Amino acid sequence: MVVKPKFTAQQEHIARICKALSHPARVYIMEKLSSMDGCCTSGEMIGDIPIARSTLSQHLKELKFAGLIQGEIDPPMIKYCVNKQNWEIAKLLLNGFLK
Amino acid sequence: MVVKPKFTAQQEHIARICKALSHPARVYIMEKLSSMDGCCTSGEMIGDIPIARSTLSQHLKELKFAGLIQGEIDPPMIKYCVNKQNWEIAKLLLNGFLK
DNA sequence: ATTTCATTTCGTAATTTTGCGAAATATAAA
DNA sequence: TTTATATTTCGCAAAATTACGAAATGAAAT
Repeated sequence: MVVKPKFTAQQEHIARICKALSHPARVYIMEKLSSMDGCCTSGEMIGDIPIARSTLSQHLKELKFAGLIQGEIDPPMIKYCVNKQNWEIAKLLLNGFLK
Repeated sequence: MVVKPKFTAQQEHIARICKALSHPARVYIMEKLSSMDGCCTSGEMIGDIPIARSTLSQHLKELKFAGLIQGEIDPPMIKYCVNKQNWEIAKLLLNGFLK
């Protein structure tokens, strides 16, 4: 009987990271947050890109879900920052893949 | 009147590359082809991964469409190879982004 | 208690992605 | 010419993505 190997955990992980970065809005968000070093609210982002607030919110949620960013509440705003630990891991993985 | 800037061409380009790499089968394909240096047929790939032949074919098509690979006919097989020129560009772009 | 503000969640629609098996294609071998 | 081989295309279905505006949330200011 022929066995079908699964994808490796690394292949899955790389794909997950790339998926998180597979929309220009999310590329923009990561660029913006990286450049800020500090953090940034969605209100500061919305003026830069051609999508509705609710759509931006969805993209932020996806990046948060992927672990690449995190949001801390600072009423009435939410400050988003890069999740440095996970972003480092992501960069290492991708750099390895691109090597 | 408030103008909504577009995404930059670079953001679009990075997103397109990431999208091409956003599925573990496609990550596997790029790894395999890179490691082969030479080329590789879909028949040599199908045994490594848990998807049907027709599905693999679709993933190959997407990577071809994204410009990351190319296929040359060598009947009755098709030899797929990395498109080195575009892959270099992709790597440069991603490396810049990950910097 | 009401209003204001920044943001998210909800409801919905259109489109894209992923997957499979069956059928089609194209070439080489018998 | 029939058969075998490698691969793709087709037809379809299920699920995910992207998008928007309207409504909801939660905290602060009035």
